[in-house]
Amino acid sequence: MTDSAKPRREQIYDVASRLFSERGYHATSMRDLAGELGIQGGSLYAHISGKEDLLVEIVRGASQQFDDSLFTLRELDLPADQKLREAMFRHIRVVADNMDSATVFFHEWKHLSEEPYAQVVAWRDTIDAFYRELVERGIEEGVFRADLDVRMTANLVLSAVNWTYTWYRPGGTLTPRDIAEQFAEMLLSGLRQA
Amino acid sequence: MTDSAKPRREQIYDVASRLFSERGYHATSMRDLAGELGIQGGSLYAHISGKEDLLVEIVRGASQQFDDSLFTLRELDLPADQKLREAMFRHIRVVADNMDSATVFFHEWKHLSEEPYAQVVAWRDTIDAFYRELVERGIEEGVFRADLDVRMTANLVLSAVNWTYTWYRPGGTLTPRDIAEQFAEMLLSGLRQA
DNA sequence: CCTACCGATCGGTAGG
DNA sequence: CCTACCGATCGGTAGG
Repeated sequence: MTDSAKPRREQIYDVASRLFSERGYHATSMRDLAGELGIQGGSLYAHISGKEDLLVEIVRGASQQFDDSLFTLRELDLPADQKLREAMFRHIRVVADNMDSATVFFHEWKHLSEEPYAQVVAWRDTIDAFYRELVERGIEEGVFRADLDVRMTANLVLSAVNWTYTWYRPGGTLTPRDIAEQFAEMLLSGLRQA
Repeated sequence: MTDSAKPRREQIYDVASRLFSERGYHATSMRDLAGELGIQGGSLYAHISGKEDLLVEIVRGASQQFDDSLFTLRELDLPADQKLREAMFRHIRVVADNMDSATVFFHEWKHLSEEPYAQVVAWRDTIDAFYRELVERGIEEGVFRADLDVRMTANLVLSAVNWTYTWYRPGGTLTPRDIAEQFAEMLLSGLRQA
C-alpha cells in the first residue's frame, strides 16, 4: 500500500513518527509536518486535534505492539531458555519493524502530559514484571542459575533488546532473528571460554 | 562546594544539564534556565554565547569523561575478563556520577549543528572500537569463546552499560561497582545453570 | 545583571 | 484544504 493510498490521518501519524524520531518532538513544528505532506499548517487540524495527540497516539501504538507481541508468550509452555530467546526475538522485532515510533517512544515519552505519562510508567512496570517472571520461572525450572539476581537479570535482558533502537539499521544483513539468537546465546552461555 | 561558591558559568551549565535532561533541549527555554538561577533571561548572555553553546559543552564534557575513564585502561595489562569488568565499572560510573549530562548526551546529541554532531559520531566509533578490541584480545588470549561475533559482543556490552542511564537511581542501594560486577558476571558466565 | 525591546516562529482558530 | 490571522513565546541584543 503506497502512502497516497492510506487515509490522511495515517499518513500524518507516519510522517510525524519519522520527524519526531529524527528531530525530536519539540523541534518539529506543525508546519514542518504539513510541509512534508504538501499541505498548509492549519490544514492539519481538520484531521487531528493537536500536536500532543500525535505524540500520544505514536507512543500508545508502540506500547501496544510490545504488549501484543510479548504477552501472548506468557501462556506458552516452553523451557525458560527457549522462552527467553523467543521473547528477545519478538521484542527486537517490534523495535526493528517500528524504528521511528520506537525511537519516539524511548525518547519523547517524558514530554507527555500527566495521564499518558502515567500510562507509560505503568506500562514499563508490566514489561519489567514480564521479564522478571520469565527469569524466576527459569530458576524454578533449574534452567537458569539459582544465584541470579532476578531484577538485575531482567535489567540486563531489557538493556540488550531496548538498546537496539540506537544501532539497528533496517535493510542491513542482520535480521531481528539473527540479533536475538546471538544475544540470547551469549547471555545464556556466557562469553567465557568453557 | 555549594552551588553559590561555584563560578556563575559552572552554575549555568549544571542547571542546564538538569533541565535539558528532565525536559529536553528544545523544551527548555533560556528563561526557564535563568529563572532557576534567579536572574533574568537576557542576563545569561553575559556568561555564555548562546543556547547551543550549552548543549555543545555538556555533550563534550560527557564524552570527555568517558574518554578519560576508558582509554587509560588500554595499556593496562589485565586478562580480558578482568579488563571487561573494569571497563564496565568505569563506564557505568561515568553514567551514574553524571546522570544529567549522560542523559543529555544520549538524548540530545542529534540536535547539535554539523561540526559537534560529527564529533559525537566519531567519538561513538572510538568507543565501539575500544570494546571490540577488548573482545578481540580476549578471544586471542583464549579467555573468551572463539566463536564470538566481535561486533555483536561489543554491542551487547555497550547495551548493558549505556542503558543504565534509564534506570539507575543515585542514592539507591546499588553502587556502580555492584552493577558492573553483576552484569559482568552474568555476561561472562551466562545465565544457564551449568 | 536589568529593562526593554527585536524579528521570528510557535500551536492553533475562524471563516470560507 | 486554504488564507489570514491570533496571542504567546522563543533566542538574542542594546544600552545602561
